[in-house]
Amino acid sequence: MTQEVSAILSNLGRYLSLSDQDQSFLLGLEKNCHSMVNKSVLWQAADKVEKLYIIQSGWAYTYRDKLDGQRHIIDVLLPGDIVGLRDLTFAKHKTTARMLTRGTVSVFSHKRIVDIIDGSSALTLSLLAAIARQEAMLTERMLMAIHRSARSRIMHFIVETHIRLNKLHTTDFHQFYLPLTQAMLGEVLGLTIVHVNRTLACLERDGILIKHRHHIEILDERRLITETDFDGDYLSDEMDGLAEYLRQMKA
Amino acid sequence: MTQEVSAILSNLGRYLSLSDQDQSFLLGLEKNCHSMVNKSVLWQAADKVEKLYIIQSGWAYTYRDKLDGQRHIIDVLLPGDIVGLRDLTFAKHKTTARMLTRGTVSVFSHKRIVDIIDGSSALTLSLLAAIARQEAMLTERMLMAIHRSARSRIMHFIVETHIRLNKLHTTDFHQFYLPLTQAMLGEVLGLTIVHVNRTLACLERDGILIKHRHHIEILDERRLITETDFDGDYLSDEMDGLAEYLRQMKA
DNA sequence: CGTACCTTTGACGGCTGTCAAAGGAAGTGG
DNA sequence: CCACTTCCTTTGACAGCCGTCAAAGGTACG
Repeated sequence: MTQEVSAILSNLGRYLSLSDQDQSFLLGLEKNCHSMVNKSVLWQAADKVEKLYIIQSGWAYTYRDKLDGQRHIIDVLLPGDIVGLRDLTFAKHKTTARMLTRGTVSVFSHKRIVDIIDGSSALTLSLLAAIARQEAMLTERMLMAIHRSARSRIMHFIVETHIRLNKLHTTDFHQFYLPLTQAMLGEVLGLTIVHVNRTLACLERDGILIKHRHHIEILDERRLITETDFDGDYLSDEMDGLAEYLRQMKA
Repeated sequence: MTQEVSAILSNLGRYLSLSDQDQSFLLGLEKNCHSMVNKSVLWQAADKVEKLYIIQSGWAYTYRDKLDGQRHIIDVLLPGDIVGLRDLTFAKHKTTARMLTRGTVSVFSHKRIVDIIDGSSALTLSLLAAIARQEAMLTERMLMAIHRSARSRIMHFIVETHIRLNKLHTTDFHQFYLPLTQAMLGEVLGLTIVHVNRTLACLERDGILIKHRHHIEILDERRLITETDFDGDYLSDEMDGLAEYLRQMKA
């Protein structure tokens, strides 16, 4: 198993077991690897859709600029994630994508996706699963934005992010890396800096968590989970029916 | 061209030109066709994911129940739409799906999607495009929910829905069918009935639009478009790069 | 003709945004 | 190594959009 060393394999390998051929195809996508400084742009709004990126290390994000000068962060992307799937089937990007930290990313042409579709049902299905997980996070975020308070939303995002990090490598729950500023947290969740700050101060006073500059410290795990009423099904890697059917079909 | 008579063909045929074989496969999915009364359930939350539905006529919607008894409508689905794509790669449904009007739907096993993936690159790519359009609507709705007023959100939803209807059959802009109650509008947009009502009353006073029980009457098209600052790119059917590449590859 | 659903209206309160300003932390260049 | 700039965090006052609660008037369907 090369799962430990290949970012994309440990992502797409979560949903199905992949053949050696599939695995080497994925490894091929990781050849063209660049190291990026913080804030470097992967693409800009209105650019033609041409490239996809696999994050090897570091964090990235995609955002939209609003008319009034605000921006809204749509995706927060971690190592193993494919950046650009959202816009894949559109002619032009609607978002801009940037690194959120320094890191390394692999670049490949979006046409390779057609090769995947043409070449491997298992990979295609995995890709669908990855897209669906990303969509599910967005759905959840929308529901949170509409029905829950700033406090709930912040807690939810922190738990969700922790769970995602934990899938990459076991992460200490009580202390984990989170490179977003308060302003960015606001841009993800649709809150003003001022209100994010007030809410974080309140969470700290209540002994639930502390946001330090580059990491989160969880003080009361239980209250965090119960008060958010967190249900992580939408992050699940399972895909019973379809995976099974594909296996039978190939046998 | 059978585009006029097959709901699914006129949907998935938008993004790519499909071979005769692809077209007949899609027609095969529409054989098992049922007529449904208003409010009938297609699936419920926690059900195993097993079936997909193509709406032949009528409207449907998917929703989630919140703890406090509220519900949130996630997708509003029109003829030609495939109901269930959101949950396709998950083991269990998180949403419930119901008819919003009476209508007819075709039912097929979610496994047919694997057959599509295995059998036709063009269909698979079309499917990806359809999923991306649905995701784009959701993204837009999230941005609206976070940054825009109730007034903006309502206007945006009405314009978006009109554009979708217009892709099915030319629809008079000044008067079109919209079977959602004010309560449901609220459940889609994350607003209370009371506030939806107040806002609609205001839009009527301002001479912009009138929501009648089952249809919308547009009074001032220009103000509706400009005030919403509507940018419909996210509904675009174009998919230049990939479609072209697939064509070349097959040639 | 009655019942259930949908729409409408009013009063009140709170969460969150806006405006404004200052204090820390970090990185840069001389 | 220090001065300077830039970015990030923190705090206060105030306002408004929208939710909550409550009740009544319309409309459709059996």
